[in-house]
Amino acid sequence: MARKSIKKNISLLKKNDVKKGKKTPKKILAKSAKKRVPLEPIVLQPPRGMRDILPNEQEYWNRVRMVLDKEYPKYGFGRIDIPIMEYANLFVRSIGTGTDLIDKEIYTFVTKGKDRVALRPEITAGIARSYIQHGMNVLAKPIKLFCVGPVYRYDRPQEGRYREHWQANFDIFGEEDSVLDAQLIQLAHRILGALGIKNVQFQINSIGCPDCRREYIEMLISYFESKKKKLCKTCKSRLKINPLRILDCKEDKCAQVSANAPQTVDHLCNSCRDHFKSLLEYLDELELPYTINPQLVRGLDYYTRTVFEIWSADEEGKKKSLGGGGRYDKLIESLGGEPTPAIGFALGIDRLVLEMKRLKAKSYENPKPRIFIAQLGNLAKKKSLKLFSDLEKEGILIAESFGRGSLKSQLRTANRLGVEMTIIIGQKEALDETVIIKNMLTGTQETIPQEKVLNAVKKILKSKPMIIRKKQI
RNA sequence: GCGAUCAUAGUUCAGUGGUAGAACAUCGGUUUGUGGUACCGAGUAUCAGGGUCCGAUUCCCUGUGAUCGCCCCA
Repeated sequence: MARKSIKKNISLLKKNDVKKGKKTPKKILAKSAKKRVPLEPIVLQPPRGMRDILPNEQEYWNRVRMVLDKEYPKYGFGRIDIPIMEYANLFVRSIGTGTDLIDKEIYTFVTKGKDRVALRPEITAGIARSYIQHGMNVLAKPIKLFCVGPVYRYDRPQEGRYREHWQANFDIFGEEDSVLDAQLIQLAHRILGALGIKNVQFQINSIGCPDCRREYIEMLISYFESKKKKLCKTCKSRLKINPLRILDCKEDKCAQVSANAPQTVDHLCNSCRDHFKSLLEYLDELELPYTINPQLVRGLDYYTRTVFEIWSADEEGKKKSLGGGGRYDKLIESLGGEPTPAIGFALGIDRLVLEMKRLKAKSYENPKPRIFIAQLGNLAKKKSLKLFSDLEKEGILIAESFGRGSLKSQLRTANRLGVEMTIIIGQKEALDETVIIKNMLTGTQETIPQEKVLNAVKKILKSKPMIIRKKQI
């Protein structure tokens, strides 16, 4: 019955929503109590663009989590967790209007208490808020914060693009020196390397500080104004809202115009140029490959100076962004904190997993049990339950299928799990205080007293694991 | 936000204007308490709504969802 009614329910619910408007739970309850109107059907599917990450996929997610947990302390990061919701203003002010993230993709709503809140479309804004709120500026600098969690963007779902996706986010506060930029990029390299994700490209650019950027943008506007006719529709509007983003446009005609546009790197002020130059020197010193991409701007307003993106190319040469970041030296100040230079980057975990699968990279599998307990009869079941917990206390992983009655089906399960030994306790054994130990490889079995079970199990576990998939009697 | 393709069982796919099929998976059985193979059996599906029609899972429209491209990004 399951599937049919699920799908029916989805459309029923949607139909009801559209035709009758949404009902509050109170009203529904009151109404159904009086008239016994059936409750609204439950939609057994998450909202669009959201998904479950099922156990089989967790092998990859575990691997990512393990690598992250291993790497972030090495570089001196402290873990921080922040809410997935903030006041909407925080994002609007930090990311900036005119960006796609704010104009099109943010989930905002008003709570019962009339607060205008938003699901975070990225993590850094919340981290910056937390930094100011908790006065972290008094801590020894630099302050390095690591955060993992879901972010939300109301975007059109596609492969590797979800409305809820996970990011691993690294931020460093309180140092202006580009050596930090280099170190952060090195960290990104290390993480990708540890995950077995090779052939990634680091695209780097510097968009300067607000001072040199202001001059640059003026120059850019006058350049694009002169070529306005050749630009696409969106870019014409970008010219007024966010001219930097024209450089990013993938439309052929815009790209052609952009190719001859003044480049940020050529119009940096002295200190910004030095900053960028020394970053490149550090990267060379670390032997980290990179590509300077003068077209690279980024979708968030708060960036200054260094910006970078991490791309991977698949078989067809299609480029996918695995992560990105940059410096945001003015953000803390603009949010009301004391002037604090900062830099950060984020990796998209969903995309890392996708990439690992594509490259057949190593995943992390949970340990597999090598011993199975089979039981027959009520008394034996009780004894087995006890034996299971006794062995578990010794740190021994045991498989079982206590809910089943027949020995045959239990052994079939044991066989399928590929265990090396099955402990069988039947009515007779339970009374005699013995167990049968069956070697699943040879099929031979012997009866031993219960108190010797632990030793027998340990002996098996000391030997090398054997892969047993089929009956081999 | 725009465009294209698609929607049948848990999964992968057949098929038909009149009774819906396979494979794999799941569960059970093939004589007492023993795995594999083989054999037998069981359960589960036409995304939703409307239209045409005697009759629609099939044809048409709308909605929803998925995939892909644009856009954007992680």
